[in-house]
Amino acid sequence: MNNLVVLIGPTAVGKTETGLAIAAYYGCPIISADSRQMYSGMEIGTAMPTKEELARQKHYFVGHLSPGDYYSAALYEEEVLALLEKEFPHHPTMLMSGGSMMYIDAVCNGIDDIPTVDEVTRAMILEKFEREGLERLAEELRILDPEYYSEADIKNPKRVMHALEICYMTGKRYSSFRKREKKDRPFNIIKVGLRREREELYERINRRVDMMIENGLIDEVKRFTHLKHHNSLNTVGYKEIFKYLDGEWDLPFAIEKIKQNTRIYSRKQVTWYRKDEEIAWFHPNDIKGIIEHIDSEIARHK
RNA sequence: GGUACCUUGGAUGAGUGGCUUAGUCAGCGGUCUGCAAAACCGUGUACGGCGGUUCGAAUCCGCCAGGUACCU
Repeated sequence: MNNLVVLIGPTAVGKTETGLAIAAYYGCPIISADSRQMYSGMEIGTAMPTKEELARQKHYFVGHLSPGDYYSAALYEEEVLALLEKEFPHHPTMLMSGGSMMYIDAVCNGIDDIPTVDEVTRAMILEKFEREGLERLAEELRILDPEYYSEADIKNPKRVMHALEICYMTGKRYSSFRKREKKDRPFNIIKVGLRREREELYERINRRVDMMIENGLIDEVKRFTHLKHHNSLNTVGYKEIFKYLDGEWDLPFAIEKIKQNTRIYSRKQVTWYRKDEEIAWFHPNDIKGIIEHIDSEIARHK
């Protein structure tokens, strides 16, 4: 049976380097699972692998989108599955590496087949939200889809709006699409988690942010000024520099905020992974241990 | 030396006698099925020190300490 090794870990833990070592060992391409490294032009701020690193193994899903492009976890699932089908005959063990939890979840467990919201509906609901406020939308959701309403995060505008978008667009209840079933995959999934002591991770984050500034993050961000309202630019490292460029924050403060928000992000990632018992955890430098673990998992599933 | 003002939880900042003692940010914990590096939720009885007034003080009075401004 074919294998998908999934390399997980908080930002700045060292996934890129460790992933390259693993991919080199298995001679396989790397499927990036990073929702921001997919956008071209955001090399510095997203700590995208360097040209040299990208040249060492074939990479997929890196820099292939424009910041204005629509993308989602569901699209990612679809594209990764198609890619795996194409690659497995040549590479029975493939590596997926990244920190975007929901994208990884979509590939490993599947995501329900919910229609993609068209732009007209999206704009309409957004306008409705801005005009009527969250409570009114939630109330409407209660009527249109009481089942989802009873379990939904009613205070989260994104969730409420999306449910309403689906109701409006399809004329059906959002909950009728939400099966939440785990999909079976025709390949083994071997989850490898990378972790470091929190203090060590925070030091790496701080250092990496300083490097980004040195390497020209501000100029990189400047190039996206005209796109700053796109979600792809609602990203740690970019939103803070935008505030600096707008004169709202001074530079040292903006830099401190990037570090802080990166730390927060890393913690959220850890929280997400904490409950996943399928993950085997290693220190990023323990390549030998990781390979041994993967090999034994491959053998076990033969 | 004199006068005035200030001193609240890690930060900021409301609150001038009693409705569980604000809010924001950070920290910590968590949620997660279409923009997810997003969005959202939970969590802190702190009032510079000492004494006094009062049934009751962060809130009023006195002294002390620290700070700020102005005056000599």
